[in-house]
Amino acid sequence: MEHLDASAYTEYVSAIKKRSQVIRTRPESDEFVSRRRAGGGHMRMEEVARRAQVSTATVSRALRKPDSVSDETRARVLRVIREAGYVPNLVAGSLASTRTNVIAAIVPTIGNPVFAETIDSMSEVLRAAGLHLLLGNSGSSLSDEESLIATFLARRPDGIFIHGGIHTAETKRLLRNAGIPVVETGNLRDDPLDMIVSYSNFSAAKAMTSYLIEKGYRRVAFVSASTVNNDRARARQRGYKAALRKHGLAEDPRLIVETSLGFREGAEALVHLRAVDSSIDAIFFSGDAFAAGALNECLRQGIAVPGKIAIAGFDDQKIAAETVPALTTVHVPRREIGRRAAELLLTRLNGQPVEKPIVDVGFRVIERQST
Amino acid sequence: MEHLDASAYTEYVSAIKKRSQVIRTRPESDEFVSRRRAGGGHMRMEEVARRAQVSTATVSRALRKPDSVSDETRARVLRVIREAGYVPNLVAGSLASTRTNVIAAIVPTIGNPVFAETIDSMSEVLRAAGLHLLLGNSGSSLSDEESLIATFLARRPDGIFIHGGIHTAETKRLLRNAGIPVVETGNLRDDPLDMIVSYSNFSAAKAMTSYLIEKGYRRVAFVSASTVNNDRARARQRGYKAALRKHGLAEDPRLIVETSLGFREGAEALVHLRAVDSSIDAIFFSGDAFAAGALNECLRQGIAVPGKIAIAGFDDQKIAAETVPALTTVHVPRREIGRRAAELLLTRLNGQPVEKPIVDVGFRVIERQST
DNA sequence: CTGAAAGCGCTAACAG
DNA sequence: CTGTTAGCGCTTTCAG
Repeated sequence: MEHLDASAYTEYVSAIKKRSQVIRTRPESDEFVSRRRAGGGHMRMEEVARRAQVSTATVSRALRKPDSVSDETRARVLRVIREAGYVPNLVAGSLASTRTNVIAAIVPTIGNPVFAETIDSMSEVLRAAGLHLLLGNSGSSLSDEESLIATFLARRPDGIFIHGGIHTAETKRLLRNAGIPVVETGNLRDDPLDMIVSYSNFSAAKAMTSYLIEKGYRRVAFVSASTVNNDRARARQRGYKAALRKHGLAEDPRLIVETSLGFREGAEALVHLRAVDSSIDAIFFSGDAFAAGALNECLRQGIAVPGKIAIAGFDDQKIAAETVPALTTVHVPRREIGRRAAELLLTRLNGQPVEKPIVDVGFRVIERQST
Repeated sequence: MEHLDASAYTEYVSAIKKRSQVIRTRPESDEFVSRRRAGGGHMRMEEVARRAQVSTATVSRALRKPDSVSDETRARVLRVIREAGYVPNLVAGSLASTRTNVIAAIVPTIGNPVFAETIDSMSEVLRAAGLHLLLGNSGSSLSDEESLIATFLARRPDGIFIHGGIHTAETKRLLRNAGIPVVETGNLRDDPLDMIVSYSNFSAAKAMTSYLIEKGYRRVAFVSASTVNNDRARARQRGYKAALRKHGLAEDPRLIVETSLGFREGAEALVHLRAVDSSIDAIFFSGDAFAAGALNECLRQGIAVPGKIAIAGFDDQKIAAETVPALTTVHVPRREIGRRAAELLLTRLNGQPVEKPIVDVGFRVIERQST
C-alpha cells in the first residue's frame, strides 16, 4: 500500500469490505515512521458514501445537519459510519467551510492556577458546543504574544481569548484584520479590542486597601507582581494609592514592592518590609500565594497575625480559607470569567450581536482572620 | 464586498494596491457577525505570488524551505509578505501536506497545578519546533476521554499526549488506528500504547512509606485520591501496602482513606483518621495539598508535628518547602516529564525511531521537618 | 430530500 | 532554482 499511487490506492480502498482487513503496522516499524500517505490510513467520506449508497453530500449532511436528511437515509449512513469506525477529517471540513471550531487561548502561563481555572471553565463551555481550544503561553513578553498570535491566526481560529490588555500595535492590527471575535480578560478597560470579561483591578485593590485602613491600620504596605507590561498589577497599584489618598494617608514608595509571584517571594517581601519600616501594621499582597508565604514566615518567626501585623491576599484561591489564620482576601470569580468569555464568543459565532461587549463580573472583599 | 461572488472577489483583491485600502468593519456591525466569506478577509497566497511575480509554489517554498529558493527571489517574496501582512492559511496547508503541526494533549484537569506544569514545559518545547497544543480535559471518566480523543483525532493531530494509563478498548483502537505517535504519562507500565514518560508511582509510594517506617513510625496511615479509573492512585496504594508488608507491619483498611484532592479534604482526613485510631503516628498523603491542609489543621488544633504525628506529602510542589514545618515529600520532575514527552514526539515526527519508548524519569524522597 | 460539480488555499511531485 | 499540474477530503450552492 505504501507504494501505490493515488488512484490505485482508491481502488484498493474500495476493494476492502471489512475494516479489519486494513492492517496497520506498529509504530516502531519503518513504514510507520516514514512520511504518511494521503489520509494517513484513514477512511474517506467517499468510501462511507459508497457503502451507504449515497453521495458524499448526503454523508456530510447526515453529520452536520441531520434534519435535512430522511430518517431512513440518516440511519443507514450513521450505521455505516459506526461500523466502519469512520473518523471525519475536520481539516478538510474546516477548509471547505471556513469554520474551524477552534478557539485560540493565550495566557501568560498556564502554570498559574488563576489562569488555569479560567481556561478550565471556558473549555468546558466550549466543548459542549463542539469547539476546541488551542492553547498558548505568552510569557510576559509583548513580542512573544505578538508572534504567538500571528502563528495562531494562521490556523484560522473562529475566535480568540487573551488574558492581558496590553498589546503591541502590530498585535492589534493582526487581531482586527482577522475579523474574528476577540475576548480579553484580566482587567476592565473602556477601549477593548473587541470584548472584555473581567473585574476592575483598580476598584478591587482600592476596596481592600480601604477596608484595611478603615479597620484601623495606618502603615499599609503593598506587594505585587511586576507592573512591567502587566495592566492588572498596574491597576492594583493605582487602586492601593487611591485608597491611601482617599483616607489622607501619605504614599511611601518604600512600602510598595514588586517581585515575582510565589510563596517564597511573599515571605521575603515580609522580611524586607519589616526591616525597612518596623511600624508597618498591615501588608496587602496582591496574590494569595504571596500572602500565604508571608503568613508562614510569621509563623516561623512567631509574629502575631493580625496582632502584630495584618496580612491580606488577592484571588481567594482555595488555600486562602485554609491558612492559619485564614486569609482575608479579594474574591474574583475566575470560573465565571471563563464561562462568560466562552458564552460571548459563542454568541458571536452564532451570528448574534453582543449587546454588552464589556462584562464586569465584580469582586468581593472576604474578611477572614488574618486582618 | 459582501455580495460579490468568488471570481469578482478575486478581481477586487487583485485591484488593491495598498493594504490600507482594505477597510474592515467593526466587530459590532452586521457584516462582521454574518457568515464569513471565503478567506475571511484574508489575502491568499496566489495574490502574494502575483505581487512577487512568482508562482505560488515558490511562495510556499520561500516559507517552508527557504534554502530551496534563490536569495533574491526569497527576499522579494518575503518582502511582499511582510508588506502585505499576509497570514498563510495553515488549514489549507495541513490538508495538502497531511501534517497539522498540532499535538493534542489530554489531562484529567488543567486546573491541577501538577498537570499544568507538565503541559507548560511541553508546550515550550513544542512551540520552539513550530507545533501547537490542542488541549482537552478528560475529567475522570474513561468515556469522556474516549469521546474527546475521537473528536481530537478528527483534527488530525500529528501526535497525542495523554496523562493517564487506563483507557477503554475503543480508545485504544482509535489511537492505534490513528497511526500517530502517542505518549502516555502518569505511571510507568510495561505495555504502553506507544510511548510512556513517567516514574513508578508504586516505587515512589513504597519508598516514602519505607522511609517513614524506618524512621520509627509504626502506625502509618495512607490518604490518596480515589483509585477509580486512576492508575496512579492505585499504584501508590499498592506501594504503600508493599512497604508495610516488607517491614512486617499489618495492613489495616481503616488506615487507608480515599477522598478528593484539596487542602480541606486533607484536614478532614486527618481528623477522621485520628478519631478512628488515636495511635496513628504518621500519615502519608499522596499529594502536597492534602498534606498542607492537614498541617494547617494540626496548627489549629495544636497538634505537634512531627512530635505527635508525622505528615508526609507527594509531588514536591512549591508549597511543600514553605509550610510550617516544611513538608517531607516525594519529588517528581514534572517539567522534565513534559519536556521528554515533547522530545519523543518530535523525534518520531522527524521520522526517527525511538530507541527507548519507556522513559523512567525517577523520583526522590525529600526529607524536611514534618517527619 | 438528494446528487453533481466546483471549489476551500495550499503543497508536492514532476518537469524543465 | 522555478513553474505546472494535481490533488488533500470535505462542504456547499445549485438543480432536480
